[in-house]
Amino acid sequence: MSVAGSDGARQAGQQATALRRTLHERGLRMTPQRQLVLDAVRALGHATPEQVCAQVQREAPAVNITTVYRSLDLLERLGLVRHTHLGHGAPNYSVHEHEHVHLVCHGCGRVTEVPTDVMAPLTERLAAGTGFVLDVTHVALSGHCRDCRDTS
Amino acid sequence: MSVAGSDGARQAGQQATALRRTLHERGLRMTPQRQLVLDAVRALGHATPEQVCAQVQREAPAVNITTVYRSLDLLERLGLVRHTHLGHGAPNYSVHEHEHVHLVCHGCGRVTEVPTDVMAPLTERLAAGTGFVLDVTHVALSGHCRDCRDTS
DNA sequence: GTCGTTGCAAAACGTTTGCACACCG
DNA sequence: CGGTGTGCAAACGTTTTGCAACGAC
Repeated sequence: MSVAGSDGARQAGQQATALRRTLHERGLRMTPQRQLVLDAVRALGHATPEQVCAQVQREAPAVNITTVYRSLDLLERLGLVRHTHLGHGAPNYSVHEHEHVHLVCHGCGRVTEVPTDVMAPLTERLAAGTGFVLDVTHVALSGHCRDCRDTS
Repeated sequence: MSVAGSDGARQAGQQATALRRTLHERGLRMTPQRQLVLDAVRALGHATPEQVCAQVQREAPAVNITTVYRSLDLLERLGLVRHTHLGHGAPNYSVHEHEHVHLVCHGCGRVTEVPTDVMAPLTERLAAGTGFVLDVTHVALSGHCRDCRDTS
């Protein structure tokens, strides 16, 4: 089961030992599937489990979607990826590094990303008012984007 | 949150003609099922489609869940109810009148409501920065409530 | 009588589970 | 080798769809 194609090969290679170590620290095993799932999430930016699966299968067609679900779950517990609910349907996985807030447009369905610091005033206000510590990236905000706000 | 019982009956009666008129304006038909679904949402405050269905079936056991889904959809297009995604599983329907923002705690799963005006600074910032008009009530915010934030 | 609406059954969808086999360490 | 991880198939809960019968107007 070859792990990489052309482009992501080097990056994946660099990170491979990191993943292995993280797994071993917890008594878990390194497998090609886990690496492929992590690489796929990294390559896609955001993606549903199904999209991740498709990406993984470009390299290794035998990998089952069940394994993708299990790997995403595991990688999330390890803190390497996280998922966001964009409103309906399937959740959306992304690597943990680039934190951002998702804005989903109800008109055109497009997803925009904005830096998390736009949430700062809200976060502070909630913490002060109710003691609620906001997890800014977990759920998307919805509304209408500039292009759709007039036509609806 | 007490809207139920004999009180709800009178309120429902008052609104019955309103619903009928709203439907007729669009060439749609008034049916007992639609009234029951609207009444159920009103009585429950927030509820999943399944909970709405159960409530409706207390009055009319023959009503099918398919009809509940279709009615909720319709009532939403009419602007009478709206739904919110609390993060995972099923969406959550409520009557359109009481607007509030949902805070879902990842620790204990509890849902808190806060007034929509806590979102004002964010709304303004997004509108100014990206032209995105936020629909404040559609998606819940998640994080950890006062009781859970220390223990996680 | 028309045509929107309903109920039913079945499909679709996203996700999870049970189990035998594979393979990491 | 031992036990974790995988693939497969089948179950799962929720939502949608096709279609014939029903009933609002």
